[in-house]
Amino acid sequence: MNTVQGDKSEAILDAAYGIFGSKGFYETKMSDIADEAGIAKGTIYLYFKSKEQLFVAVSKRDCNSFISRLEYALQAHENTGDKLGAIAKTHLTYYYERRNHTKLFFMAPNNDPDLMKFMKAFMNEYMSMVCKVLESAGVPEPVLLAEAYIGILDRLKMDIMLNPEFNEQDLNKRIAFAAALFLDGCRSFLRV
Amino acid sequence: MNTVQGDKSEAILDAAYGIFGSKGFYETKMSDIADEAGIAKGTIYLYFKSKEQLFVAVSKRDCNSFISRLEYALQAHENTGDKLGAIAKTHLTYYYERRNHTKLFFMAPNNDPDLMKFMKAFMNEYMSMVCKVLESAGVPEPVLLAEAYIGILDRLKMDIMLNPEFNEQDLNKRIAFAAALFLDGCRSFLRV
Amino acid sequence: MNTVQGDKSEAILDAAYGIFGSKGFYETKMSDIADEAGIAKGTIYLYFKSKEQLFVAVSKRDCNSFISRLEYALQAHENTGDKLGAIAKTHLTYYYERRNHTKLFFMAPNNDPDLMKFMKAFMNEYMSMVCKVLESAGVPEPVLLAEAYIGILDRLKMDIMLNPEFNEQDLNKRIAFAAALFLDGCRSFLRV
Amino acid sequence: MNTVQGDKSEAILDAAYGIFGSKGFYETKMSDIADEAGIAKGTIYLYFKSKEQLFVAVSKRDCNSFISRLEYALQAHENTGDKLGAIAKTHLTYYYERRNHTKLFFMAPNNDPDLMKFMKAFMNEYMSMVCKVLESAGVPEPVLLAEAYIGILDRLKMDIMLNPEFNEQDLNKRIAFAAALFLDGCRSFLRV
DNA sequence: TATGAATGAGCGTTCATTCAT
DNA sequence: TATGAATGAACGCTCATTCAT
Repeated sequence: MNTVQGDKSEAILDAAYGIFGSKGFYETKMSDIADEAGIAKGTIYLYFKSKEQLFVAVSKRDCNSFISRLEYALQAHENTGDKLGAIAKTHLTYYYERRNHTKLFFMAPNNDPDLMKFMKAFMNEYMSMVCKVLESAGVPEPVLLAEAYIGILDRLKMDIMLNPEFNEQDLNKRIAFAAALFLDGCRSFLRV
Repeated sequence: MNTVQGDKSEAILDAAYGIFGSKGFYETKMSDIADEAGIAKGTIYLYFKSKEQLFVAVSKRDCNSFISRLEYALQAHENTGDKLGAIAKTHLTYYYERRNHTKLFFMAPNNDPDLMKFMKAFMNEYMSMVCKVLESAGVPEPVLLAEAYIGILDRLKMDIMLNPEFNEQDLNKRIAFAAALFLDGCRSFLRV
Repeated sequence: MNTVQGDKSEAILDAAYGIFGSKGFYETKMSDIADEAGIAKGTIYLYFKSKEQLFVAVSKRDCNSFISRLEYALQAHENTGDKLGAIAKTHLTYYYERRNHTKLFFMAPNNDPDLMKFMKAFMNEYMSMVCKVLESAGVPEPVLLAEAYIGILDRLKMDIMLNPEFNEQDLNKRIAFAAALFLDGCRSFLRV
Repeated sequence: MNTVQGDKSEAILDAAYGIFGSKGFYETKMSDIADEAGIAKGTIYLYFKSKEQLFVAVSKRDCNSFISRLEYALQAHENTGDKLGAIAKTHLTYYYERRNHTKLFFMAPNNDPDLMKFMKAFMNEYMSMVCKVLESAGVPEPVLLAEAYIGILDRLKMDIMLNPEFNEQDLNKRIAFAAALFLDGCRSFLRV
């Protein structure tokens, strides 16, 4: 009576998330995941069709949680600057929380069309959320600007992932920095 | 009339570049590379110790050529704005030329310390070149700004790599855009 | 009605014993062993970590069974002469039974420290059993004498292994001969 | 004018002797031998048809030198006891000199019929030399006795090969011991 | 003779997936 | 549902041998 449906599926996803994230897709063995989840190897296949599908499921769950968070964060703000700050905060905090799971984002399997499709859809959704913020500010070229902003954030996240001493103070500094740079450009730094 | 030394090594690197680039490290078989290079499997091992080492060699050759190009491009300009434009042009053109070799940059082997070390060194070098440009403009926080600029470029390159219809006009538009945004921020787009 | 645990492990050992014994370590392929055992190649690795470890396991099982036999045979006799006869009988009979598995004893892998260690331990145990018999007879230099006796037996076994027509009568003759020679030396043959 | 014919062949045999002897047939690479001999890999094949044939040649040269030595040693003695002592001395000294080349005697290739034939012929020759000594003493069963004597010597040689601290004094002790035991049996040790 | 770059058959091992229980 | 023993295709790498120079 205790077991909610999906309980085990969730346990598998958790385990897979941890190991894919730290070792990457190709260096992860299904048996590692089963061990971590405390179940038998064969059981994984009752819930996920293949290693690729499991990876896709892990990615989906993670991306969806990111989108939800972002939606929630954007709701809470009114003006464009605050919304951009919220995006930076959500993006960078997200990776800060995942700084020990780097490999999840670098080592995806190559040829899975499902994954490719999903990742594109995710990127589109994220992009369109940023776009909407920029559009409502009446900016021209909102798509390119959205890409650029996400690019800034994505590169700043690298510090987070590669530097083991990165701390919350560094995080907050980058959040403020990203929004400021994006709004006023690097020349504005000179004028200050 | 004799074969130049390195001829075959170069042929292997070319073949490996092509296949690693289109299929990624893990999905590439040494025999594929040998076939592509028109030699026997064993021959590769006369020139490269292992699959990992071959991948490292491919990456090194490629990164070094990028650095050389960038050095050359920066020499040709005097003021900061032009130099930033040159960086954008080099970066985006580089990936534009490699738009069919996406996987080279995403699917590296996980645990090779040689590769990790080299990639860090490469990133440092690129970063310090961009930093120098910004420093000479007297900007505060040149490191974060360099990261941000590279981030913008890196994200803009994604369009290049994922969109098969991307053309040279798109390329030039992004080059101009990246420098302008970076210098004056997105608010400046509104005023225009 | 269930398969006893170890059943398959035993089947693999049997197959390996046969093929290692007739072809030697290096000329034996894991796939040969799998075929002989009627299982898939991969299955062997569920029970033995590597080809080397499998060889070690085969050797251990075989040596241990020799020691057991010898212990049993020595218990059954009281005086020194009878015990020496029992040793000769056990030793030569043992090889007589294995006369089609010569290679097991000649073609071990070179560098396996596990195997080296075990073989030394086996030889020590065998030696000390023979030594004990000689010591209880009050003989000086029991170690050298034990070595010599084992040496006689080991050389006599060569006939067994190399001569396909060797029969049980030949066997018994050598058993009697070995003990007699060892006890009284070759000069005693003249006096008879 | 300096190069005697066979000079290089001899150099290859020397190199092969050293490496086969310390690493065994299967763990020895032709390139190791070429390096050791200071020549190119391909050159070996001008003198020896294959790795197997090279091994056979090494073995032959070595066995023949043993036979020559033994012939010379036997000539120098008259009575049976002295001749047996000479055999023991030649046999054990031979291995004492080769105590760093153990593998030569244990790790021969399996399936080479040439080698098998030659080793049998060698053993026969050694055997018949020992037999002749015993026959001239009027002993019955000279074949079995010869085998036994060689067996004693062969086992005593094991100490030499496996014990790195074995010295010349140990060697001489074993030479005397082997002949005494063989002549008068272990009971004679009690009476002394 | 001598070289050594090139070959390619061959093998040990891994691991995603299946299926009888 | 859950298990985990069994499978077997797949692949990186080695090394004896060849042959153009």
